[in-house]
Amino acid sequence: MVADVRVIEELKAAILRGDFAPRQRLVEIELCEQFDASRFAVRAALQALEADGLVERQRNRGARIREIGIDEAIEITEVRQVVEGLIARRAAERVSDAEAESLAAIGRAMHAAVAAGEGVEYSDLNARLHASLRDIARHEKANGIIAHLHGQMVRHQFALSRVPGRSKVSVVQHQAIIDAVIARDGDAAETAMRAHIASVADALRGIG
Amino acid sequence: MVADVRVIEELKAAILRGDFAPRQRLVEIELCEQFDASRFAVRAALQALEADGLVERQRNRGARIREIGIDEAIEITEVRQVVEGLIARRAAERVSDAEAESLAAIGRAMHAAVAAGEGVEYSDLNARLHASLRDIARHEKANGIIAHLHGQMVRHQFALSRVPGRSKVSVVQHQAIIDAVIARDGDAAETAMRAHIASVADALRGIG
DNA sequence: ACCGACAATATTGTCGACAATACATGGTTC
DNA sequence: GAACCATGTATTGTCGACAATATTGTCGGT
Repeated sequence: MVADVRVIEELKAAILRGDFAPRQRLVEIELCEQFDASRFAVRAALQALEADGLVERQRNRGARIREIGIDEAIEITEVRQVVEGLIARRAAERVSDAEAESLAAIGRAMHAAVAAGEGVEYSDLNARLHASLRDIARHEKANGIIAHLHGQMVRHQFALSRVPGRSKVSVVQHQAIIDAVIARDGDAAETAMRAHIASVADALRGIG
Repeated sequence: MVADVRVIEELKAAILRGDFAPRQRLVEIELCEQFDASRFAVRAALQALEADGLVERQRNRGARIREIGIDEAIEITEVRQVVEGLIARRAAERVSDAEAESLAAIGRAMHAAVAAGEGVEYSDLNARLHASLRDIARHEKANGIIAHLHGQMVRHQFALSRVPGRSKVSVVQHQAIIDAVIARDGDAAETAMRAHIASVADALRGIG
C-alpha cells in the first residue's frame, strides 16, 4: 500500500511503453501473474497510477487504461506552455556558466542531428534539453507538474515525432530558448518557451 | 480502496479546517474511532490524501500532516501565477454577456465590502471571483491543478488575509482582471492576473 | 427470432488475523 | 554515568478468505 515500488514502476513502464491499449481492462489477477506479485501489491499500484492519471477505476468495475483524447492532450499542452515558460524563466535567472555551456552543447548537437536526419537522436536531445532546464530551474512544484503531465502525453508525443518537418521548425525554437537562457534574459526565455510549446499545441490541433 | 468517499471527505475537511497541526501524526486506529470507520477505509483515505499532497507517509512509520513551509507556499504561488493567468486568458476569450455581468457584480460587491471593512465578506468574494473565472474558462486540466494547489495553501491563505491593507491593494487588481475579461482582452486578462498573484507571492515573501 | 428474468461466473471490495517493523524502556557492561 | 544491546510495546504492512457486485450465459415465453 505504501508499497511495492517495483510493481508500480514496472506497471507504469509497461503502460508508457504502450503494452496496453487505451481503455483496455486491467484485471487484477492477470497483473498478479504478469508481475509475479500479490493482489495487494497490484491494487496499490493501480491506485497509485490512478493518481498519476494513467488508469481510471470505477467501483466494482475495476481499472482500465485511461484514454487521453486529442482534446485533453491539447489542454495538457496549454498548461505545459505556461508552466514550462515559468521553468525557462527561472532557468535563465539561475543558470551557471557550466550549465550554460552544457545547454549550448545540446543546441549544437540538435543542429547536427537535424542536418543528419537523425530523428530519434533529435527527440532524445529534445528530452535532454527540457530536463536540463528543469534541473537548472530547481522549481520542485513546477517540475512535479510537468512530470505528471508528461506521463499522460507519451502516446501523443510519439505521434507528434512522426509529423514530417517538425524537427526543422522546432530546432530554431529550441535554439531561441537556449540563447535566451544563456543571455540570462528571463522574459525572452519564457516567451521563447511559450512560442515553442504553442507550436506543439498547433501541431496537435493539426492531428485532431 | 476505490472507496468510502465519506471518510476521505471528512478527513480532508478536518485537515483543511485545521483540526490537525502540521507534522502531527495520524494514527490509523485513532482515525477509525474518530470517523467510525474500518481501518481499511482509513488507509484508503490516507492514501488518497497523500496523492492530494495533504499528508505524507513513510513506510512503517505511518502518516502525518504534511507541513507546507513558506518556501513551498511561494513555489505554489508561482505556479498558480502562470496557471491562473492561462485561466484568465481563456475566460476572456469565452465569457458570455451574462457571465460578464456576473463578474461585474462581484467587482461592485468587492468595492462595497472593502469600503465597509468587511474582511471575511471580501475574502469570500475573492474566492467566488476566482471560481467564476475557472467556470468560465472551462479548462479542466488547469482547474484541476489549481484545485490541487489550493488545498495545500489554506493555512497560508489564512495568514495572508490577516495582513493589514492587503484588501485595499488587491481590490484594484481584481477590478483590472474583471475589466480585461469583460473587454474580451485575453492578453490584458493574463497580465492582470499574473500581476495580482505576483503581489500575493510578494506578500508571502514578506511573511517569511 | 427477440426480449426479459434468472442462474452461473468472473471480478472486485472488505475485513480480520497475523507478520514485520520502528520506537521506547530498562538493564548490563565498561 | 554513558553507551550499548536486548526486550517489550505500539503501529503499520501483508495476506488469505469471504462478501458484494457486475457481467455473461441460459432458458422460457411471446
